[in-house]
Amino acid sequence: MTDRARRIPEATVARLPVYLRSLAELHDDKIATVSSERLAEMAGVNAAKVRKDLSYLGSYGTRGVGYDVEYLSFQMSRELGLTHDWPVVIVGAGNLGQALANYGGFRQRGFPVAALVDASREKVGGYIHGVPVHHMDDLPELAADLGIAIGIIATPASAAQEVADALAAAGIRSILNFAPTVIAVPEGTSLRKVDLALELQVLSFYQEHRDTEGV
Amino acid sequence: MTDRARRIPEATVARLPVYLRSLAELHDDKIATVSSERLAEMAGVNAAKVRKDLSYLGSYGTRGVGYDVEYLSFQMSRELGLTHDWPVVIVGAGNLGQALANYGGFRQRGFPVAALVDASREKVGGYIHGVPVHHMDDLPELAADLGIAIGIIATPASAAQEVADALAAAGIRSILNFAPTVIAVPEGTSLRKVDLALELQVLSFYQEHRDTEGV
DNA sequence: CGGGCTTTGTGATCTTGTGCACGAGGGCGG
DNA sequence: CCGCCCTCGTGCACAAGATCACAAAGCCCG
Ligand SMILES: NC(=O)c1ccc[n+]([C@@H]2O[C@H](COP(=O)([O-])OP(=O)(O)OC[C@H]3O[C@@H](n4cnc5c(N)ncnc54)[C@H](O)[C@@H]3O)[C@@H](O)[C@H]2O)c1
Ligand SMILES: NC(=O)c1ccc[n+]([C@@H]2O[C@H](COP(=O)([O-])OP(=O)(O)OC[C@H]3O[C@@H](n4cnc5c(N)ncnc54)[C@H](O)[C@@H]3O)[C@@H](O)[C@H]2O)c1
Repeated sequence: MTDRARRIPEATVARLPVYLRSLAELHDDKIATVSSERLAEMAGVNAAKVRKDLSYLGSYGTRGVGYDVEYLSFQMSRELGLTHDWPVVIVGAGNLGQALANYGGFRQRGFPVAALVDASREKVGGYIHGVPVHHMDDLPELAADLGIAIGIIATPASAAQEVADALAAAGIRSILNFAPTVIAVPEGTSLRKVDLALELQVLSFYQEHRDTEGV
Repeated sequence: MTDRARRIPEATVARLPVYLRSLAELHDDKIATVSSERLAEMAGVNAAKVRKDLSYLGSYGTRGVGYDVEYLSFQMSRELGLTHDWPVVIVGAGNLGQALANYGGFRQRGFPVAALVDASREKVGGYIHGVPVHHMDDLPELAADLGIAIGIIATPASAAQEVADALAAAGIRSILNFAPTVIAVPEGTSLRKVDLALELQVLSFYQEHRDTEGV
């Protein structure tokens, strides 16, 4: 119902968290104001891009001065939906799922791990780093009761699509997939993926080409 | 010294591993030939894009028939530099570093973890999942002796830049960064990053906007 | 052996993203 | 209070990427 019809480009959305992190750093250093130039350097991009990106949020800078660190942080957090917590469920209590549950960084950044879920009865029942492990069957109820908005897939690739379907059925519309496979999600569901093997293979490509084609 | 001056676009490079995985699946299913249409479906992209991507590798399809699964796999592996192993060093033997070392998927895909490295004397000396833990100081020697080409940064963000510098100094020109911070690397070094907090914040953005703006 | 069918390979076009350059606007010193 | 200087905000041109559409090419069947 906001009057501004500004749709933020995808590429910009992916950079906002980087700017936000830079702003947090500046805030810790008690720096009140920052120029696009400085912010660009911290975020590893160019200054014009910073200004264009920030302009999508509104006109929050002061010409001749720069951006107020605290105010911009607030506006950015609001835009990113970080003014409240987003409880997360991790599906797959294996090697990776447990490591993620053990990691404190999520809660700290507003993404508390509310539950772990697994298909194996052996894994169900205990706690990992204070997070209860439930059975897959309880997912819909858990999602509703705990207000879970985001699901993380940490199962073998063979189970990933099935898990994605279960998450969707439980009303979860944001999915982060760690399994090295392509999965389909319903229209209106966001999907992001983390694919280590892919990253290494991309590095391999450039390494190989450096080695082969000189330099 | 190859006559074809075809530079493969970055976006294409990042999709090749996905195609390769699809081809491996087809091979396991004893399917000898695949159309761009089918491959596109498996990789979650559109068929024209598949054809254009593959055309950068060469003209390996047969009109009216499709692509030979095995032959295309080979050509793609060759292009990606996957015909031989790339030993990897993980810097930071903490929660994440250990989890990665424990993961068998790397070795299996041609990226054996040759060593773990840490700055803390307490962590140095033992083995994790059969991988020896060395001190940071030994990095240059290790890199040379073990032929390490890829470094993975799994330290706190505050140490990431310093570690990147050390990797560069040790002659490692491919870096995968897990620390949630922007790092600079020398010209001629490839850098990829995995940033979980960023992924979650991007999901948060779209979730928030779905919630706020209807649908 | 020729015609039809299928699927590739690629020019053309549209969309998205990047970077430059500069006018607009605001603070500040004199 | 005026004018200068600094930095934002943005129009524009360019580059990269996605998609479309179709001719070229090879297989297969009759
Ligand atoms: N461990 C790593 O460091 C790492 C790194 C990169 C990628 N990955 C990927 O992450 C995924 C998980 O890896 P992992 O090492 O934790 O594997 P894992 O085998 O240790 O754990 C998988 C867990 O998923 C559970 N599971 C299996 N099928 C399920 C289903 N249908 N529904 C719910 N739970 C199910 C299993 O019971 C098990 O607990 C894999 O796809 C792997 O390729 C892992
Ligand atoms: N654990 C996770 O699931 C997870 C998830 C997302 C991101 N991360 C990121 O990965 C990084 C590592 O996380 P973690 O949980 O393993 O942290 P950790 O504290 O468990 O481990 C960090 C390790 O790095 C070592 N180290 C510190 N400074 C070093 C230096 N200068 N040189 C070499 N080694 C050094 C420490 O001795 C320690 O062993 C962090 O940046 C974290 O934000 C972790």
